[in-house]
Amino acid sequence: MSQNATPTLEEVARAAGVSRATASRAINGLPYVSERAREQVARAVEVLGYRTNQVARSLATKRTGSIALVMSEPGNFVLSDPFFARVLRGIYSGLSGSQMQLVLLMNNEQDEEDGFARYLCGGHVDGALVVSLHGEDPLPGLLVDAGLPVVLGGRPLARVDAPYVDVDNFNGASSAARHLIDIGRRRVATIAGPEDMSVGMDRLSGWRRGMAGTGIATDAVEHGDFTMEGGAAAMRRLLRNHPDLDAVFAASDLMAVGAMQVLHAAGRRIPEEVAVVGFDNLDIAPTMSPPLTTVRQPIEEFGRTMTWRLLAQLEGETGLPPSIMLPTELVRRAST
Amino acid sequence: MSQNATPTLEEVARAAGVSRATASRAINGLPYVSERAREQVARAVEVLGYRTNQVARSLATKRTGSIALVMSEPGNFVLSDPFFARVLRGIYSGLSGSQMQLVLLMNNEQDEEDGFARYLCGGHVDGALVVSLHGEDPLPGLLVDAGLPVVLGGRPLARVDAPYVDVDNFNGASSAARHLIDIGRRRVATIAGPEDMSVGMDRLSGWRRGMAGTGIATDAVEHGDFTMEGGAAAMRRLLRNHPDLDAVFAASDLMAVGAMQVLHAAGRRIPEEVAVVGFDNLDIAPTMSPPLTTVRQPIEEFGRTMTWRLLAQLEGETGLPPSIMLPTELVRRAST
DNA sequence: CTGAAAGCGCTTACAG
DNA sequence: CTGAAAGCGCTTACAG
Repeated sequence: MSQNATPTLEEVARAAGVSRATASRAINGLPYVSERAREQVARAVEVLGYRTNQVARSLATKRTGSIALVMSEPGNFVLSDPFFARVLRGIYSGLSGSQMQLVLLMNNEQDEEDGFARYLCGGHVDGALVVSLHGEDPLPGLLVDAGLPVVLGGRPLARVDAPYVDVDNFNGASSAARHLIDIGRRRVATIAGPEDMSVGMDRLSGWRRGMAGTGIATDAVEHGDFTMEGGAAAMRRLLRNHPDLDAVFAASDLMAVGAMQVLHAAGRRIPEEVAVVGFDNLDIAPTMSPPLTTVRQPIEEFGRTMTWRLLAQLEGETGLPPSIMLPTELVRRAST
Repeated sequence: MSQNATPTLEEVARAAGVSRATASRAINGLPYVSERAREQVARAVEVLGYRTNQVARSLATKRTGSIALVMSEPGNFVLSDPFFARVLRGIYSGLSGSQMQLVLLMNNEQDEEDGFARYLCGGHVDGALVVSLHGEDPLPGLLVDAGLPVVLGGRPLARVDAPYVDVDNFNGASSAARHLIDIGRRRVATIAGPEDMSVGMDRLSGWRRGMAGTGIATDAVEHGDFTMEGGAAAMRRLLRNHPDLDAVFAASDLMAVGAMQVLHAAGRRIPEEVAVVGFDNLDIAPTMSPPLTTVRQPIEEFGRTMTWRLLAQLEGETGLPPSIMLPTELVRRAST
């Protein structure tokens, strides 16, 4: 079985009694192949168990038929985040019917940063989706310089000339803050995201914008890493430093979960004593006790849009927008 | 910048004043290159921003420098399973220092099953790790027939001539059953895994083996899909059909979590009225209330061993074992 | 130590 | 509709 390792086009052609050229045309379903030749080739392919060598084809066509999803995040972190699972679902949905394979690349813990660049720029893929960028990650710049089509998930902090898709974190956070003001809260804290990610910074700016003009202090700010544990730790710090707070806006639902656990443990009633707003609208949000008011962002749509944008670029579409912003919206529940 | 799309070896050679052959040798750090030539080439590479075209190299060398991890499971399922996160960590750890890139392939929901085979057999990777196989999945057979080195994670149900790494599910489950008997339980149920996966079947057989010879009935069996929800649903069926049960062995910790929630809701005290044993020893096991007695399996080691086995094969090592079994061990906690 | 040349397995104008 | 031929960008014996 694995003796005749891999028959080549040459052998198929010979077996079919045609040239390599027409064998190739027949296999790829191109026009200008006689019915007879087409059958002959099909039979030979079947008999020999031929599979086209994608590497050779790639070298000739300069197309691979696959794109990469790069996660600049340790794999095990990503794997436990429900947000990514939904982004991934959106990406697959955007890919459906496109004949493109998606290959996932995740950061190993102590990986030499360069592995990705070598792989991606080495012609293995036609383009890349890059999500969860931290700080001044040089990767997007490297890819762009190498001429690889790239779409970023989230606005990059570094100055790179790559298109990106983002959700409207600023206005979402702003509406969250305003909502807390509207329901009468006067000591509003926030658990912000990481300072080295635009999504963290934009939600913080948005929160500040929402608070602006109300005369209410905006000094109750602690940062978390978007995880439950991070949210819990930040909440503890907030309670210590601002024991009089009556509301908190967490920049992710997971952090809101952690914060609510700490509030419960501290005996603060939600929402009577402390109102809580999250961000994401994960599936768990409505099931929490109390159900979480949060900012909905279209997560699947986010993945789908990135994919669409990259595919469109690969197809040579022109006049594509350099960036796309997806809307967010406050979903009110019992936690406020 | 992305003007000079990609300089070729040819251009580097010319710029360095050497032949393509020595340029190639210099770049790949091969011997028999004069110091002078080596410097010349290094300079040219630097100036032109050369990156070797991996596709072309692959075609010439028949090696790609990457292996695939194939998950025969809808992506979003895998993404929320802590088990896979740890397997992945083990795989990366086994890969460290090997210069191999890992590419992840996950099943899209309604994907045409053939995409994987085309990709994998098309020369994109040097080998593949395949985990979470269901039933008679034809994939391993296709890969083996195509001559692609493959290592399976878990014994395949279908007859394929591929090496695999597995954990000792049988003895682990057996010791769980025996433990329940030893502590005096006389109506022992089990929440088994899927019937189309060897890991599910082996844990069920092991449980039966553990019960054998005790004269105790082994008819209280319900199947789940290894998830919390699946475990909860199975537990409800067990309570309905065997209300007198005094112990339950769940074939995964996640199913044990679901089962315990249902038991709590039904007012059954754990372990006084119903003893519970899980399988996996996930991080959550010791944090549950009560802490879960479970069968520990070396999850990271599982991933690391698969990787080692594949890498060894790629390096041409001979006499490699066709299958490797990793030991399991009962960890007793307060739930029994 | 170095270079000319063949070869990896395909695709694609070009000329019938 | 078909085939001879060039080309994709590398590597690697082979002969200096």
